[in-house]
Amino acid sequence: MIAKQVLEERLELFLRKAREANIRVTPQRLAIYRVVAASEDHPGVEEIHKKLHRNFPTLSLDTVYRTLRLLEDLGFVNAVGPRRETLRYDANTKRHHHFTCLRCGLIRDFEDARLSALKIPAQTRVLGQPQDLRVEVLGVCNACLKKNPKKK
Amino acid sequence: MIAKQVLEERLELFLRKAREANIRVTPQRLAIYRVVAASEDHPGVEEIHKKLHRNFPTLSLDTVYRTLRLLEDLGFVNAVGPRRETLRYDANTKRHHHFTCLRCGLIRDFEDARLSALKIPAQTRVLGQPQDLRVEVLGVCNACLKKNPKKK
DNA sequence: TCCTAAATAGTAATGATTACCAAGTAGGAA
DNA sequence: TTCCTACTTGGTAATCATTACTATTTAGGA
Repeated sequence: MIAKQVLEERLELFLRKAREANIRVTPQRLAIYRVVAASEDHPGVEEIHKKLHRNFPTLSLDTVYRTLRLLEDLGFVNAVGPRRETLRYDANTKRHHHFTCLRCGLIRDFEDARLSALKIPAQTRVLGQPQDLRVEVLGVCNACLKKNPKKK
Repeated sequence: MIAKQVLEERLELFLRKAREANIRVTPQRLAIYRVVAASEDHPGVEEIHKKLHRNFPTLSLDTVYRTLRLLEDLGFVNAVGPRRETLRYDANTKRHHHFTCLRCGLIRDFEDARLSALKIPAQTRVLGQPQDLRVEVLGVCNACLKKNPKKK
């Protein structure tokens, strides 16, 4: 679980920035952001929808999709994860890195000072205007290793 | 374009490895691999299918999908690209990195000795068994900058 | 040349994502 | 507090990428 204080900081920032951007703060938007912001394993759309069903029985999938796209445009979340997987979202917008399980798609954050200090290589300017650099480690998570340790 | 010699090396390796793996070398498979291996911009399924239509008028989309999955399983290609995009494939299995355009999805390779020398951080072992480390630079490509230089 | 398991073509099915529109609501104005 | 309006939502239909299915074809060895 995310530390309570971090979660509250994120929610506070969200409220402030949303007002600045003239975005209405609806209960749905707040709830959806809260789920992403409170999660450590980068939930997908379906999972978010299910998790909110108790409190919002009528919440539509479309709203979840729309809201996540909105949050992404505003910079509150990032879509992450490997190809061949459904969309997953990450509310940690600080510089960090992802460990992704090749079998089950689990994504966990990790920190590494050396990776975070990496500069965008100058030769990418030949290709265009670089904006961000991401590092991703692929592997097999502990749960999957336990289920079936054999390689491949 | 990829250097002719590199392309031939890749095709040769493919033929050899396919025999070793007891995989039939059909004209379709060879042609599909050739398109990916000869391309610099990491084509998608639709693009590959279209490109082969002249020589294989009856080639089915399903065959393209199936073949690419097979090639991926055998380690000849990797699925690459950002979330929110359709599948794209890369036949360069040497250590290298990607520049991805946030607007049009274009993906180009680039080399960087410092990035290629990166070791997988030890702390990821807590999360599972890491196998690979990928670096991706996100930005806007030259063509998109030309079309519309304004940011965002 | 023949045989058989493996591969393909064509199309249907699936599953994720997006579009649409009538109904509801946040948030400012009176 | 009440009202008003533009913005949001819910529910569902439509779309699009990907995968499954099956009859037919073919690669590659005997």
